[in-house]
Amino acid sequence: MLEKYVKLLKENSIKVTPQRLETLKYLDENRTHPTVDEIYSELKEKNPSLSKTTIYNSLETLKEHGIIQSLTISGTELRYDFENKIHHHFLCKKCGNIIDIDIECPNINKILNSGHEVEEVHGYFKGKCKKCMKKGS
Amino acid sequence: MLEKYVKLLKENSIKVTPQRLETLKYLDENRTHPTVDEIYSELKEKNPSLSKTTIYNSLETLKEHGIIQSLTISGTELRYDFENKIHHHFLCKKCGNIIDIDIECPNINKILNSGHEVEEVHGYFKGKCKKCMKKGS
DNA sequence: TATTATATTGTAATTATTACAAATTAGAAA
DNA sequence: TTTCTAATTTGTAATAATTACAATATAATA
Ligand SMILES: [Mn+2]
Ligand SMILES: [Mn+2]
Ligand SMILES: [Zn+2]
Ligand SMILES: [Zn+2]
Repeated sequence: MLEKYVKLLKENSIKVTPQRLETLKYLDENRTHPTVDEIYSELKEKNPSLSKTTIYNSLETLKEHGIIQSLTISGTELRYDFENKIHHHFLCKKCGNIIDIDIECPNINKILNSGHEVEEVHGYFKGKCKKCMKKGS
Repeated sequence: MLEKYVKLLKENSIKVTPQRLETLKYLDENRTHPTVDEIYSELKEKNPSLSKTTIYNSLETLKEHGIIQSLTISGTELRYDFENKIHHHFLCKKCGNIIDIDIECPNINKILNSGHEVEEVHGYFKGKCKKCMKKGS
């Protein structure tokens, strides 16, 4: 069950620890772009001795190796995404959901040509999502 | 000198206060996408009784009316921009500078077509800027 | 199995933001 | 111009996210 994540870590020469495996598993199974606190609260239920610092550390390590990515879309806290390919996001100011928008940025070349070295690309849209639009209000 | 900002506020039916004028002036003259603290520290020099809460309030009001915009590019703190038109940004992880990238997002229609209502568009690139690339290291 | 560099834990410190009540003030009305 | 009042500013306290750090535990190697 966790083999998939063990493999991911070993491929990146990262030590395999239960905390890292559980963090990866949670992100893989919860594609809602959760906050550190959401991840921590959930995992703490199964492992009461879990420390929030470990979640911070694990996420940082996974991000450094490009296994996951972080989003700054909400401003007040970082959110994490198991999907590491470039894609865009839509944040609904009504319901708070963050929706994947499956598009590439056609402008990257423009940036590269201007002499900068691009490591991360983030496309964020904010507004009212389809569902909330239907509900009215 | 401040007439420009008085006009801006009156056009938006916002009460004209010295604090709001100074905040606007600072943002207009400092296109570095400053943090709340940077704005506060600078303005406090001229007006020692200035409260940081006022800066938070002023910025929020100006943003609500679309006079300025805020950036979540750095993750840990909000940054503000006098330029309210949609444009992209590049954050250099080396020197910390946030550079304007003057491009529109060609994807907005795609989002609109999918039924969402878009209020804000943010395009962030992160990496190493031209200048830092030249310097090496 | 023994060793050791690395990871985890728990706590404290730092930083950004928000909440809130008292004092002040901008702008409308008299 | 003066008076009035709702809105704004101030100062402080509370909350929330993140980072720092030292002691303990453990994964991976020999
Ligand atoms: Mn995503
Ligand atoms: Mn800008
Ligand atoms: Zn919604
Ligand atoms: Zn740079």
